[in-house]
Parts: sequence; structure tokens; C-alpha cells
Amino acid sequence: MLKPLNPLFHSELRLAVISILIGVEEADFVYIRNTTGATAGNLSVQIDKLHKAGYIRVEKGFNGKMPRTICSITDDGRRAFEEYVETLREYIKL
Amino acid sequence: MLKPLNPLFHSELRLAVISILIGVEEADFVYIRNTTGATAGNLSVQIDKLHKAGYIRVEKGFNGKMPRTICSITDDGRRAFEEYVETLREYIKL
DNA sequence: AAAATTTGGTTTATTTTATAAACTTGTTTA
DNA sequence: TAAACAAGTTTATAAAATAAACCAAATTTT
Repeated sequence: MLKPLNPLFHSELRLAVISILIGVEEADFVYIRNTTGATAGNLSVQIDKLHKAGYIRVEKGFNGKMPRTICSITDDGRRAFEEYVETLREYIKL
Repeated sequence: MLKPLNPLFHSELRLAVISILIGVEEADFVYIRNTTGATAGNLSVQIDKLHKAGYIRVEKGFNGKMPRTICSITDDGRRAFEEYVETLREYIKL
């Protein structure tokens, strides 16, 4: 019997966000929005979900005078994501 | 920029269904229900979506007197699924 | 130096999707 | 022959994704 897929990762946009954060130290809101092509609203909501789950860190600061939101993956997030990927592999077994 | 994920495959239950069908000649409704653990209603809906998309074949017959629904993946389905998996790999790149 | 526009978001509303509950048709079994 | 069961389908509800509307501050335009 297949294990359930962590629904927090099994979403196109959240998966794209994690895909970015997994490979870098940190990334800001605008960069993530640009590289995913998501709307700001959608991205804001999905980042919030990942944050509330403890999978990413979200730090609000300023770049000069402009607001800047920096995201990074947490250890918990990394662990949970790896587990998700392993589970996923059982589905796609390829 | 990441390619979009075919939403017909990017669903836990439909993914589980395809995961079963990819490895066998055919499988019937009850078998799929048992091995996925899905409710009959949910399964019926998801099978219908895959069928309407042309990704699976659905043949209704009888096993003695009892109705029997047999499913199998189509060539189109196989192709589309492989493409989905390739796209997915770009997200999880691991 | 106001007014208009842009930036970097958040909040709320709408649409879509997934899931469960209820129902149908026919079959066994008590 | 009535109750329980099997194999699904249909419809209603819950949850999720997405978009639209909004806000505050900064920048640019006239």
C-alpha cells in the first residue's frame, strides 16, 4: 500500500518554491516570483503555508528603503522534502 | 522557468492509479480500490477523469453476474505520464 | 511639489479540485 | 422474501489553488 504524499509539497507552486530553496542559501520574494512566474498573491499564500508548517524561514527586512522578504529552507523542511521525494518515487517507480 | 505539471497526473489518487496500471496489462476497479485504499466514489470520479483525458481504457463487463470494470493504460496515457515524470524530475532534481 | 506610477507585498473572493456521503442496481444469503 | 452485500455512480461538501482587489511606501513624471 502506497504511503500518502505530504500535501504541503504536493502542489505545483509550493514544489517550485522548494525546488528553488533547496539549492540555495536563501532567495527573496521577488526572485521566487520571477523564476516561478507565479502571481504575488498566490506566492504569498503558498509561502505562508510552508512557513506555518515550519518548512521554511521567512525574514522581513529592507533593501535600502524597499521591503524585502527573504526565504530559506529549514532543516525540518529539508528532511520532510526528502521524505516526500522518496514516497513520490514509489509512485513513479522509474 | 519550470514547465507546468500535467494536473491530471499531479493528484495523489490518480497518480496511484497510474502507478498500478503502468506495471500491468490491466486491473479491475475492485483491485485498484483495494490496493489504493480509496473510497469507491472517489475512485470512480478519478478514473473517469483519466478516461475522459484518453489516458486509460475502461471496459465494463461481468464476472459471472457481477459487474466488473477493467482499466488499462493507453499509449497516450503512457506517453503523457512519462512526460509528467520528466517534468517532475526537474522540480525534485534529486 | 503634486499627481501618477511602480514596487513589494497582503487580504479576500472566486474557481477548481478532491473527497465523502448518499444513492442505485442488482445479487446473495438467512 | 426481506435483509445484507457488491460494484459502482451521482451529488454534495470540504479543501485547495488561484486571481482579483487592495494597501503602504517609494519612485518617477509633469
